[in-house]
Amino acid sequence: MNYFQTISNTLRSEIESLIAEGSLAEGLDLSRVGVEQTKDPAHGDLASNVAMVLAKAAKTNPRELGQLLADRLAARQEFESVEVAGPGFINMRLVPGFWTGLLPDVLRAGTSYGDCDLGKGETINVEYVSANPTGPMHIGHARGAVIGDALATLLAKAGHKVTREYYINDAGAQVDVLARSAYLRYREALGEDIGEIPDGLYPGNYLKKTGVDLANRDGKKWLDTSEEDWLPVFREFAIDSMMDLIRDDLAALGVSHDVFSSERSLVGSGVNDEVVSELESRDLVYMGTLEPPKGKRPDDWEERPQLLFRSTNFDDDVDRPLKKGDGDWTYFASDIGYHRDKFRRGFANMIDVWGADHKGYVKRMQSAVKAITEDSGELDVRLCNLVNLLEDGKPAKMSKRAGSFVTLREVVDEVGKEAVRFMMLTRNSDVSLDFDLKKVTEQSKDNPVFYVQYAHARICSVLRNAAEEFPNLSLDDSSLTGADVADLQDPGELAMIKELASWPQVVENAATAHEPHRIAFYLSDLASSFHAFWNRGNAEEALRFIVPGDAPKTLGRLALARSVAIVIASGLAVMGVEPVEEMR
RNA sequence: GCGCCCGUAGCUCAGUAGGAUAGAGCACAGGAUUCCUAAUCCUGGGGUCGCAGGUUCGAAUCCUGCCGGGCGCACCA
Repeated sequence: MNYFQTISNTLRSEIESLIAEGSLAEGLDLSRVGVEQTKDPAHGDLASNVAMVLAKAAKTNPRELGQLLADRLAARQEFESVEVAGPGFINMRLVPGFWTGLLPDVLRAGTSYGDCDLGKGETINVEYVSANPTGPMHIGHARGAVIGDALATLLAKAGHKVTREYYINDAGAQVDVLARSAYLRYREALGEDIGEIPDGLYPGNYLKKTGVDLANRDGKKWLDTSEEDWLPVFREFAIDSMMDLIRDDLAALGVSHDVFSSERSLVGSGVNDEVVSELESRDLVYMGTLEPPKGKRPDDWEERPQLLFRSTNFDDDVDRPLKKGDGDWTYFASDIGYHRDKFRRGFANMIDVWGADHKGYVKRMQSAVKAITEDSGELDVRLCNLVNLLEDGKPAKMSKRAGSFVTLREVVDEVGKEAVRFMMLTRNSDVSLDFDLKKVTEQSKDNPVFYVQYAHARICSVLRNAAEEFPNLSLDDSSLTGADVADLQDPGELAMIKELASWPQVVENAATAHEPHRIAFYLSDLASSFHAFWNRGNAEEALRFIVPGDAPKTLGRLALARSVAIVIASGLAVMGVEPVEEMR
C-alpha cells in the first residue's frame, strides 16, 4: 500500500538480478538508496539516487549504471518511461493508471490507510502530562498532553503496541504544601475566617471544594489535632481530589491514559532502595562531594558528601545526587526507580514528554536508563516549549480564578477542544508557540484548524449534493471503489492523488522522528491541493466534482474526493480531532 | 565557565537516515464569484539558508571553528 516502498522494492530487485547476472559486484550497500517524489514535473513522477550512491562501489560511473538500471525498469509495465538525468538521477514516469489505481485501495482501507508495521508490534511506553497534583491544568500542560496523546496514537498507527502513562509526582514537599493549603480551606469550610492565604501555600479557589468535602466527611475531627496527625490524611485526600480535577481537565481535552503511576507508592514499595543497591553492586554509586556549579554559585551552597550516581559513565557531564541533605531520596532517584519499573513492565522503548524547563534533566535520565537497562532500553525525551497565549495579537489577560496562569479549562471552554488540539500540533514541540484565542476561532484560511476542516466539510457537502443530483446512484465508499478513475488525469487531480500516495510515508517518518506535528503540516498541504482544484471548477465547469448528466465522471471525482476526506479524517484522528461534516 | 536547543523571505515558520532551480502562510500589489460553501482560489515581487572552512559527484541538512539569541547548571519538582 506504500507506493514508494513498492517502487523501491522493484528497484532493489532489479539491482539484485543485475548482481545475480554478474553485471554488478556483490556486497553493495543499499542502505542509502532512496526513491522520492520529484518536485519538478519535468523530472517525472519519482526519482532515485541509486546510481549515484552505488557507482563508486560498483566501479562504474553514475550515468552508465543509471542507464543500465533505467533500461531494466523501462521494460516493466508500471513505467511509462525511465530516464537518466543530471548527475545520474533515474527519473521514472509511471503509467497513468498507476496513480489512479491508488483510489480504490484508499476507499477500501478507510481511515486505516496509512497504517504500517514499522513498530512490528513492539511495546512502547509514552509518558505525558504528569502534572503535579497540586491544582488544575494550565495551558502549558495542555501542549504536553496533546503532543503525548497524538504521538501515542501515531505510534499505534505505525504498528507499535502503545501504553499511555501518567506519572503522579505525589511524593515531594509540594504535596505537603498542598495538604496544608487544604487544611486551611477545611477550617474555612467549618466557619473560620482564614483571611489571606499565607505565602508559600496554594491560594487557588479550587481548593475550597476540597476543604468543604473534607469538612463534610470528617466534621470537626481535625480542628484541634497536631499537624503530624492530620497531614497524611489531608495529603491523601487532597491528592485524590486534585487528580480528579486533572482527570476532568484531561477528559475535556479528550486525552486519556492507560496507566497512572504514583511516585509515592513506588517509593513506598522500596524500588528506590532496590535500584540503588543494584547499582551499588555494579559500583555505580558512591559517597562523594560535588563541585559547586560554575558561573552562578548559589548563596546557600555548602560542600557536603552525598550519595552519587556515576552518570558520567554514561555520557552525563557530572555525577548526580541520589539523596538530599535531609536524607530523603532526590527526585532523580525516584525517577530512576520509576523508569526501571517501566522497563521491568516490558518497556524497552520509552518516551517521556516533558516541559522544556526540564531540559537540563534529559541527559542524566538517559544515562540512568542506560545503566538500569544495561543498554538494552531506550529513552527519548520530547521537550515542550512555552505556549504564549494571545488575544488578537496581544498577551491574553490573566485568569481571574487561578491567579497567575490561564487554566486549560477556560481555554477549552472558549475555543473548543478541537482547536486546542490542532493548534498545539502546528509547531515542532521544542519551539515556543503562539496561541491566539481570537485566531483559532476565526473562519479564515489564517486558521489551519478551519482550513483543514473546511476541506473535509466541502467534500461532505459535495456528497450530499451529488446524492440529490443522482438519486439513483449509490455513493457509499464501497460503491465508489468500482468507479472509473482512470481519466482523473488533470494536473490538479494527479497532485491530490500523489499527495494521498505519500500519506503512509508521512506517517512512517513522523512516527520514526516522534514528531506528530508533521501530520498537521501534511493535512494543511492536502487541504490546499483540494481547495485549489475546487476553485478551478469556478472557471471550468468540466472540472467540478459533480458533472450533471455524466454519472461515470462524477463517480470518478467522488472517489477522489472521498479518498481525500478519508485521509484528512485519518490524519485528524492521529491528532485527536473530530472531522466535521459542515461548517457553522 | 560547561551543556543542550535555535539562527531559512519584511514577519511566523516547514524542510535532517545529503539530492536537481530552498518551500508555505501572513503582510504587500493585482486579479477571479450568474458556479457543488469566494469561509476559497490564482498571479507577482521578495533569499549570501548567521559567518568561515571541511567531507563529496552533490550540503539548509553531516564535521570543525567563530558570531548572535534562548534555556539549564548541588539540595527543590
